[in-house]
Amino acid sequence: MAKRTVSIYDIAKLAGVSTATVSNVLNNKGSYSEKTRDLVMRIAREQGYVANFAAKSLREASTKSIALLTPDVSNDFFSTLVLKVEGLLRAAGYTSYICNTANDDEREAEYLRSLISKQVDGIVLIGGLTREHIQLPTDVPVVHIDHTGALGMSREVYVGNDMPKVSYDMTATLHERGCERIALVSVSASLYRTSEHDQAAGYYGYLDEQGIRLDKNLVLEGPHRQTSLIEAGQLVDECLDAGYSFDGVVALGDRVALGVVNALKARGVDVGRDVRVIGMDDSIYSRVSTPAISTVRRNTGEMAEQAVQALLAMLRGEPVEQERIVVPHEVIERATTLGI
Amino acid sequence: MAKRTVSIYDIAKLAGVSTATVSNVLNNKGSYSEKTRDLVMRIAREQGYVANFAAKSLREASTKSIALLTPDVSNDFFSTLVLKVEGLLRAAGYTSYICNTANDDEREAEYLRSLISKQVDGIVLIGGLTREHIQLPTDVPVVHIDHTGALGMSREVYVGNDMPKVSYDMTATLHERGCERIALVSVSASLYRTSEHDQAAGYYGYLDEQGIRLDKNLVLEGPHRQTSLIEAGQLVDECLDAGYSFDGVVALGDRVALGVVNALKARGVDVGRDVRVIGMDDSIYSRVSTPAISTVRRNTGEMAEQAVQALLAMLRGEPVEQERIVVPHEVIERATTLGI
DNA sequence: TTGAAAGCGATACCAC
DNA sequence: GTGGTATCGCTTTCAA
Repeated sequence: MAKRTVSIYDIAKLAGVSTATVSNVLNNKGSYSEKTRDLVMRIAREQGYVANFAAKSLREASTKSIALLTPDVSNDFFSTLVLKVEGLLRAAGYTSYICNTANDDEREAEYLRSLISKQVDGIVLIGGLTREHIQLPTDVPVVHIDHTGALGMSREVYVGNDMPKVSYDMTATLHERGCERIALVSVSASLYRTSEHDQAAGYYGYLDEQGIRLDKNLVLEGPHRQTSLIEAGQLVDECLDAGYSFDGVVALGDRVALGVVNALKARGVDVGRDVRVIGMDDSIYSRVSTPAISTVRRNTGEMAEQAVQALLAMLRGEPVEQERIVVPHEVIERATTLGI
Repeated sequence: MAKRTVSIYDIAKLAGVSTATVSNVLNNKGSYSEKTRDLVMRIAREQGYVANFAAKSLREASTKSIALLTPDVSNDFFSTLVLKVEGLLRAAGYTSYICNTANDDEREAEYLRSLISKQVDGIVLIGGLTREHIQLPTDVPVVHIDHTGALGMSREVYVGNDMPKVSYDMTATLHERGCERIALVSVSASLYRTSEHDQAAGYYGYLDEQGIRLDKNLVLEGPHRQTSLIEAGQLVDECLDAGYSFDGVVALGDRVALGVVNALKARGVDVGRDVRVIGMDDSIYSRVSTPAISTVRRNTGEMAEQAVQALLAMLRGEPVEQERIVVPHEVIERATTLGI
């Protein structure tokens, strides 16, 4: 229909009332007669009135939008989380800016700068960057999911699993099934970052606690130059080709686990009996594999809920009551550790 | 810090100039002495000034943000497209609202309503809904990617492959390799929609043209109730269990193709020789499979570029010069049709 | 080169 | 119950 967009002023004129009244009617505020309400509503509908959020935002100093940063949307775990968080925020009347940082500090900083300027009301940071590079000039509330590094904001909440405990449980699961030489396979662009460090901690911790000697040749780390699935397979091949051996694999991620399983199968290894494998995230990858891969369910649903709840509370101006929220995880055993 | 955000007015006061001058300096507009510029810039930096986009948007009637709707971000093809479009838009100074409609009309309409209110400057519609439900009250420019249904906007551009030709080429590839009984496998929540209709058209067209009798028992369509990979496998199993047979499969999507290949392998079929399979999208699924799956490269890169280019042109107010932009596709033969 | 002031669209306080 | 009006932060004439 072209021409200029219809404003509250146009409606006021058409209805023969003031903009104040129109605003009241449209927002269910103040008081007005039923007659006025019906009239205003009718005209608004007729004219196809749509509130101008830019104006509203300017006036109310709130855009009702949230920045949602994730390191890698192609990762099942993150994308599920993003979608759930976005859905909950939308239900609460917030629109999300979903940003894929691709594990790139600069990109992340750029996003944040631009979104701060776009006056986002809050920020949700997902995944594992240290984020030392981030300079948030304002006091926007921030929620971290699956990441423990601090940021120094005035209002900041962390939601995630107890990651050292996760890898501890993974390692324990294998050990209890009889594995003695347990490898750790990790594919990540950011091995030096806190979250990856956390993730591996339980592996080392468990071995140490059980008095199992750590063999560094069994710690396989890839730089994530290509698909983690493929890279994981290469790491396994390299390790075995070099003459090392293992009977258990802690894979930090289901895609990594699938790569490991495929590589082992290709070598004729009976996965689940000769070598037991456990992944993490309970994603589609662990379920489509044959044999089905044991994994750790990390409860993205609860993470998302806790995160959004905490964010909304901060947005409402409530004080942060719990800075760190730990979501329970759960080991799911399937064929690759049960050996069936 | 905390307190109120620093505005252009604060800077003007601090610098002893007017807001007009500050605005000019900050935007490289108008004229001002070098002295003034340095002063203003220094103070702006010192005060950590960040432009308020809500105000700017209100004034300029442009938010520099774009709505980007996709039916399914977990689909490799769409997510790649989304990421590429988002990147190009960002490079052009636009922020994207990425929305996952989950193939749900209502959800899509809701997104659109909310984003129109948020004053997006343009809309990019990805994937295959008919979108008859959409009522866009304004004259925002719209670009469709991978979809041909009309919407009736004043400024509207379509970017995509010649889909009937794609399935035609897929079918032809199989036929030329000797397949006589060619099945079509499609898993989609929206079979009745135009894009899916388009997608299958070439299959029917080719058979017809070659005088090959169409066997409706070989047209396998799933409702996408679960992972397409799994569903495709079930469709194949059902078909074969029912006693039908085929020696070629046109799979509308690589995930579908992978499901087909896995199901066939599980039945001991020599995929690539007994049955040839071709997928579509050239995604990771076709490459990680053993045997590697033949597919169609649809050129998401070029699609994204053409789409963004067209959108930016409309945003600049230029007239639409080409309403339909067809991006070339390319059949990539791998083991599942070559039989190696 | 610089500044005063109008106005973008919506909200809310305070009269009436 | 209703309306006048200042205000949010920024851009942009038009004068000076």
